[in-house]
Amino acid sequence: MTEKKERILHSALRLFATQGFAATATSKVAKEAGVSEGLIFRHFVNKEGLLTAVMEQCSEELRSVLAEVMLTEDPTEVIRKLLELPFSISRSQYEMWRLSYALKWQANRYDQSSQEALKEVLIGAFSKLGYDYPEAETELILMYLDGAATSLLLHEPDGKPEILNVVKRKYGL
Amino acid sequence: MTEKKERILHSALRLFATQGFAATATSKVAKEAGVSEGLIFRHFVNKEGLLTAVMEQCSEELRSVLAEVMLTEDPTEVIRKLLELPFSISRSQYEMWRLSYALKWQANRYDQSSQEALKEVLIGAFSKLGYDYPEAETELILMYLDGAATSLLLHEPDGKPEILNVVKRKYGL
Amino acid sequence: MTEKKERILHSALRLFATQGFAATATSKVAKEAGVSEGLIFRHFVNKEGLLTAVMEQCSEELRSVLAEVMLTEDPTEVIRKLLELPFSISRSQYEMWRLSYALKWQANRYDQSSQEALKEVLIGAFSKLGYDYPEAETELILMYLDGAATSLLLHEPDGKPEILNVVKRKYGL
Amino acid sequence: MTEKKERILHSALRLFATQGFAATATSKVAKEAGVSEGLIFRHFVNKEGLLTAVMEQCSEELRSVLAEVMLTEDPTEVIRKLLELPFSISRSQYEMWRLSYALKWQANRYDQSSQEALKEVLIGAFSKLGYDYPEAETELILMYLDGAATSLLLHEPDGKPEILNVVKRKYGL
DNA sequence: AATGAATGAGGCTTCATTCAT
DNA sequence: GATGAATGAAGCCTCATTCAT
Repeated sequence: MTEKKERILHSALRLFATQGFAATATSKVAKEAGVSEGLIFRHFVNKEGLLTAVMEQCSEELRSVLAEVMLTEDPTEVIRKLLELPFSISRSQYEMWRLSYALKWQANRYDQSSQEALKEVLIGAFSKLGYDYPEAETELILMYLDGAATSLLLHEPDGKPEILNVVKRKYGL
Repeated sequence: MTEKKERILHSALRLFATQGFAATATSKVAKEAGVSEGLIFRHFVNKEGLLTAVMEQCSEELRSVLAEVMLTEDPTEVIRKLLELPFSISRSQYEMWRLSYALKWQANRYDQSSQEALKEVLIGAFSKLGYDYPEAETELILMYLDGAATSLLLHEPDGKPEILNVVKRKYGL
Repeated sequence: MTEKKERILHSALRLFATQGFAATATSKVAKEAGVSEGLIFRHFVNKEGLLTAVMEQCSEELRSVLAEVMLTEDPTEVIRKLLELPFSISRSQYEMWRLSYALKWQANRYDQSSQEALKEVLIGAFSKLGYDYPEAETELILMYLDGAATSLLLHEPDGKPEILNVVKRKYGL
Repeated sequence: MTEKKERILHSALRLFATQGFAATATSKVAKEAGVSEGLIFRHFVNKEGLLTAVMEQCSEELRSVLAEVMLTEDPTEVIRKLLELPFSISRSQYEMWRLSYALKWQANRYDQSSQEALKEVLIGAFSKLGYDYPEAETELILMYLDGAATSLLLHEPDGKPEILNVVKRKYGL
């Protein structure tokens, strides 16, 4: 991957995440990347192809973030790490999270693939911990994850740590 | 409000909610509403004005939905009604909810006004119920609300009722 | 059909006929027609649609020209009129003939539909006149037609009348 | 001439002949020839230069084909060979004929040079054979040539041999 | 109020051409 | 000689908006 190709990818991620895909002109991506507009199409075929490439990068990063949670043995730790996840989004990860969530709301771009594996792990964890409805608990904690991410990504990137304590206590942590 | 103006508003809501604002051409709105392209501009000045009108309608509807929660006396009931809220989104409300959430992710269109009043009520409710951190509990339940809405609006409009039971139990309901 | 639509059609015919379809920019058509470029697409969907519309006009005009020949009773007259046809292309018909021929040479745009009916008539005429191979004679005279059109359209729009006499004599006219 | 240069020339001939000059991208030529995009410009300066080189090749081949006719002593044989010419276009010559004819219809690319010499020969032949209007007969037979080429190149590469017999008889062959 | 033809700016994309390697 | 990344002008097309009717 050439340096310019990476610059395009990076600018596209930033702009798609903040302005939205449809509202971002390819000329803006090119300008921000310091590159000719034509180069985008040589590397990514079309605007859709650029989005796909950006999404693949996001998915990969997301997978690696979730892997950390999923490879944890102790079920209590799994829950704890997941609850903390949205509060520990780093500056460098901010845009990929934001794009991932923003795209869910754009016409038919919901990508659930990365969640499926996580679900299995969570159901296992809740089962081991003796919860009565492991599936429902899993769905609920994933909802919390979506809500926390939404809230933190949209207003206070620094988060309010007391919330984390409150939710942890609901899981006996 | 003439009938055609209302048809425009209705089509715009539907299309903006499902395709996104930027990705929806005004000509599509006109076609779906069965009116001429020019009429949109006579009634709403420009596309942005149409969006504003649609959002106002949404806000009003949202306010009336939240009012039902906020006017409840019993603090336990307030919590319960709020938890149930995302699970009781009716077909006719679906699009207004979806648009409201989709727009949050679009550049600078977040409208917090309706949440502020709700926050006050929730802090009051958690206080009365003797919770240790009413503010943090309020933030948390609002996160849950965002997460549940996200999840329910994006994939299972019918929801999974067991989740509701599980979360209710966390609040002793 | 509005006046501007007709102006577009007319300019497109002229430019496609002289510069070629692929080599003619839609902006050039618009400029020559004294019209905004966008109007082309409102009326004809895309550049291909514009070509189709132009071709349909040509086909119609061509059909009416050939009809004159085909409705002739006397077989000798049929032959004579056909032989004279390319020598009597008027200034106003020039572009439609030129486009019709030019397009034959462009990727897969040969339209034989108008020739089929003519073939039938010619085979009938040569048969009545007692020619030994009416089909082959028909093919030959159509070849002559293509050749004469090619020659006259490409260099001397005024033609050389002696050629006509020479060919007529080969058919005993 | 290097092998790659020849491959470019060959691909260009094929694509220009079938798709048209304006409609053929240099990148397509490079791809079909299996060379890099830049190489075309090293060898031929620009796209126009590539066309010129292709046309020169065509002209040379055409000249050698016509030379065979023109070097014939017997005037009857000259006529016969010319009449047979379009019916004897070989598969390997097909593209050069097609390009030559297609280009006639493109703005200002008609190359008459090779016809001039042929005209002289034909006038001579018709004169020797005692025809009344050798010049007009020459123009006519050249028209036939254009028509036959048009017809044979555009639809039936195998031709219909009876046509040849019919036309030969018109010249007493 | 309502239509729909018309505009023009700007969007996505292609493509001839250049240039560092 | 050869490559292929890169450019930028131009091409096709879309779309918000205007305006005569």
